Amino acid sequence: MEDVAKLAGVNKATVSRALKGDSRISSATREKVWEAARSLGYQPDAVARGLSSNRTGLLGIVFEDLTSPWTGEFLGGVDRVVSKQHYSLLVKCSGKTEAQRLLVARDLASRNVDGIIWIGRPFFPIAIDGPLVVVDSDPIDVEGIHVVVDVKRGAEKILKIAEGKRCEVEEGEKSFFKGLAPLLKGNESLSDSSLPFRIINSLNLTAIKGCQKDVLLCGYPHLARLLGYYCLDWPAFELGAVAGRLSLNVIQGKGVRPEKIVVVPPLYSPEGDVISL
Amino acid sequence: MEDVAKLAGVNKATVSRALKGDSRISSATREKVWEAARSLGYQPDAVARGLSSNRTGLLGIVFEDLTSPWTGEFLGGVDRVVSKQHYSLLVKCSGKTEAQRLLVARDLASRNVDGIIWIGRPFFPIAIDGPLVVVDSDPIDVEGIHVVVDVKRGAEKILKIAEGKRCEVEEGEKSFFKGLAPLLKGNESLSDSSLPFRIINSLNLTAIKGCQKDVLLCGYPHLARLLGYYCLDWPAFELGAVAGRLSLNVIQGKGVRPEKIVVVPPLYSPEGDVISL
DNA sequence: TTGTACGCGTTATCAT
DNA sequence: ATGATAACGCGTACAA
Repeated sequence: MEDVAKLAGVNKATVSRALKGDSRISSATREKVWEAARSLGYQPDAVARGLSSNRTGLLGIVFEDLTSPWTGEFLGGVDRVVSKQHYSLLVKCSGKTEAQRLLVARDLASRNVDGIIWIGRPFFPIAIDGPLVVVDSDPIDVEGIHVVVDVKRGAEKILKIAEGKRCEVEEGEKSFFKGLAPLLKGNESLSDSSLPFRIINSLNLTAIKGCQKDVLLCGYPHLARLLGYYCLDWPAFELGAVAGRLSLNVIQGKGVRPEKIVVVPPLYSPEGDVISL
Repeated sequence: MEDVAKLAGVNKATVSRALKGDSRISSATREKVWEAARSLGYQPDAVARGLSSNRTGLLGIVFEDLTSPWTGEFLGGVDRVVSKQHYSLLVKCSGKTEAQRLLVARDLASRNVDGIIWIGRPFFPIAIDGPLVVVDSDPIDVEGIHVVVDVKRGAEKILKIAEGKRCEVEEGEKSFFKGLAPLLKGNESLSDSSLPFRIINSLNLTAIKGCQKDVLLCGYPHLARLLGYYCLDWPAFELGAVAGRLSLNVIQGKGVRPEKIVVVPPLYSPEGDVISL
């Protein structure tokens, strides 16, 4: 920056302002600075900028389990919204224990991220400065903006469709639709904490006990279409986009910033159409 | 840090050294400092540390398309390896054009990441300081460590299994196994640039034209097992772990750092077993 | 073994 | 509209 300043015959401060597009800089000076910066191949150091301005341009995104099939879609949704504004994604895995969560929260705090998107139940015994957007199926008692995936209404949709259809339902302690278990990854089980399972688990299975054959798959719409099943989807891309947009709104102090947004999982027909209630 | 130093009755420098585990600090002093830091809830600022030490503890991971189903698995593999060493993942989307790639490369450089893992063909007209690990199906003329997914040998496996089996093969301009297309996401097509497709595309389809019924799915082993198909997998988690390990080895100057590592995609039987040639 | 002082690259503040 | 300078919080060479 010093070099650019010298070459352009101005002060460091002027370089900083010119490159950032400060409106108080004369267009003549701005041109000089841009030209000098270009010819020297200069570009600002994001780390130093972060230290000085206290804004890192980093968005922390926390998953409970990184290896879920929808992780990429969620990230794509966030990235689509925030990359245009030059924010980058710092991806972390929270794990299932509170100790691990604490570690992650600490790291994000120490890295001075401008905002946090936390999928699942977060853990914040420590102070966080930026906005916190929580994505979960249940709103909980944590300060922040909550993106709630309304599994109840998803369940209602399924029940409505299920009438007159035949479904297989396993009757174990934790009942779930047959046809879902084989789709899980080898080291993955239908645990309480996985988000897709919370959808499954919240369904009123009793109401569709009579069904015998048609299976409703959750979270794999293209597979469902291939097999000719109905499908309650986990709208990961949309959730990511919504969470990203909300974070930006808070950071930049504009746009809407509600306390809570409800997203209802879409139900797809075997033909791939969205069914609205 | 100043506060911690005061409370412990030592100098800032001593605090820095004590917390980092410098061996020259007496254990008595170290205890004092740790206690003071704990009681004040102090922890070092990663940004300032990055500026001063020129090491950010950040690993840049670049995907061509974030929304792929295996993005999460890959990230999980990297995270598993590097999170123990307190590295964090900075995830970026390169897009398909060179202009976009350049932007991403610039951003990573400006952020001073300690290393870069680039999935697909990278673009580096600018100088990069840390190690570069390229994950792709073809080794290309780019400086760095290359993790090569050997699709040719994957194809050989399939051909061997395909003998005597019946398969459906579409004969369009871009032939591929039936059963794969319906599994793609709605906005996704079997394009040349997608990695799974490069596997498909490299198969010698002519050799199995005679087949009529059994379909070999690529990249969805659990689905394949459910449906009773053979499956050539895209070992995303393993690739991530390998790439992460290689990056760390270079950064920390220890362990192996070959110029090239070849990974052969595993072939799963309908029962879910790995078939070795 | 510990303290002092400077440097890291940028932005904010105040002055001009 | 621009310049000068003090932070920002930490690492570290050097001195003690």
